[in-house]
Amino acid sequence: MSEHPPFAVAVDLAVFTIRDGALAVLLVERREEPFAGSWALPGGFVEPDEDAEQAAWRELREETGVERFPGHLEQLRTYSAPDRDPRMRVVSVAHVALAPDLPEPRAGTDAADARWWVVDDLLEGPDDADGPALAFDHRQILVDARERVRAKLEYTTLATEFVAEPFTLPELRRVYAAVWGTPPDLGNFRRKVLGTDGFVVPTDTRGHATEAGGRRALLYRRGDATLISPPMTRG
Amino acid sequence: MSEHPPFAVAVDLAVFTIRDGALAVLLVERREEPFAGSWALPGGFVEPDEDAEQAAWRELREETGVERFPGHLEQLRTYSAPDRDPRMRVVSVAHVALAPDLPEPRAGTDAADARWWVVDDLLEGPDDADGPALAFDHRQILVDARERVRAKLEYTTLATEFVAEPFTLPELRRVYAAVWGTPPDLGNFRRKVLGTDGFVVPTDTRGHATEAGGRRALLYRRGDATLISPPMTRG
DNA sequence: TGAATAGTGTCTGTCAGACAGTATTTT
DNA sequence: AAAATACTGTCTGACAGACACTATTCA
Repeated sequence: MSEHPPFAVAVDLAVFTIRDGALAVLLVERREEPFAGSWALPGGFVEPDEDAEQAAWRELREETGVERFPGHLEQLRTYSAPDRDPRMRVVSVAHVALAPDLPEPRAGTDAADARWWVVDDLLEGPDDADGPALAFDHRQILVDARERVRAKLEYTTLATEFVAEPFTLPELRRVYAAVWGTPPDLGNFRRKVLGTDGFVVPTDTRGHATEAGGRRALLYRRGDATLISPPMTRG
Repeated sequence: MSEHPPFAVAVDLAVFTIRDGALAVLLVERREEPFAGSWALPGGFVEPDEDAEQAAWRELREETGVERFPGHLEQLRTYSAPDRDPRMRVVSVAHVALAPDLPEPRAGTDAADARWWVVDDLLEGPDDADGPALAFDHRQILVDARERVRAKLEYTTLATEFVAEPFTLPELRRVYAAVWGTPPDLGNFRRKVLGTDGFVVPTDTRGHATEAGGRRALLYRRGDATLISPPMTRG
């Protein structure tokens, strides 16, 4: 009666960052079949002595080449369609990670290549115009992951994980602009961020000026708060 | 390099309903080791030809004895600590289900007994006063599941899944009272529900009176809306 | 009539949306 | 000075919190 057929358990990662004002995700080019030559989310199998989150952290370090990953990681959901991997039964616990601009990744052992892709190039456009089709069900995972990030920017302070400390409010606003596709109103954004206790804490120094001129923005660090209540509203 | 150690993959279910004005969850008493005699969330192993959600629906039917389950089911999260099951490596994809008052369950084949428990009796109290300790990591799953339901009542119309159609607004309000622990203000609740397009649709009939007297409430059915925006706020 | 339950109306404060205006910096 | 960027102030409408009041039903 109580059977338990064997499965492989994997983790997949949607690692997001902001590059040139756009939301970008890390993809690897697969070296092995199936989907050799296709682009996929980084990931790998869970080892016998670790849980899914530990496996995700390990893969994150391996795939980004960053030993002390500076961002945020959380479980997204589990994908378990019986035919999602043609080789065998693989259940994947997908995760979402956020980080400030990371170095250009190197290809790991399993990957022929690794690079950042602008998410809109992968998901938008008439026929996914500018981006490759993704391996497995990774397009769906990416869609779900982006929606999770969009939603969490509304009611958490997670946006600060996308910027390196110290940061300016215009930088933080550009995070919202990139993730939501449209920038929040300048004045209202400042009112909300500064009015939410513990969202950011001011320093007494100002940032560098750009080459084009303009006032130098005040620098901030992340505060203790994790929730925004009532939420910041999307568009 | 690319190893994939074998795991068992299970689903566990936190099935909630409202009983006597309190949030209740379905538990089964385990017949087999480990944790024989303990109470646990219903669940079972995923079969080779089904995904986790299908397995959850199947277990739901088997454990509640209800063929056409009238409620809502969604994935919660995956629990994968290496030692969460002493027998072997089991990864569990936990789900949350909601339903209007269901019949008293019968014990299934794997369960010595099955019954509804008031959630507060399991999770609150100085030392979980009135309820048994739960098997495996099911206490944590139950905590997470309750928080998911509490949160989703804020920004979705999910509360209507807890009542059988047709229903009255006072009934619906008692759902919020049970889940949140405190009833929303009467007038504000009505204003919000009736002001949210598609939350409920009125019928032209009124409900039965109670034995104690009182005005007979108008009956409603579920509407098409799934989101409440801006959200209903928790006390 | 009184108790119990259902339903309506209204005042007030908070906060988001919109947008106009001021300040600082580089070329 | 002009352009570019950072920052402040204010008007308005939507809406939640709080709570008083009215309506219907049964004993």
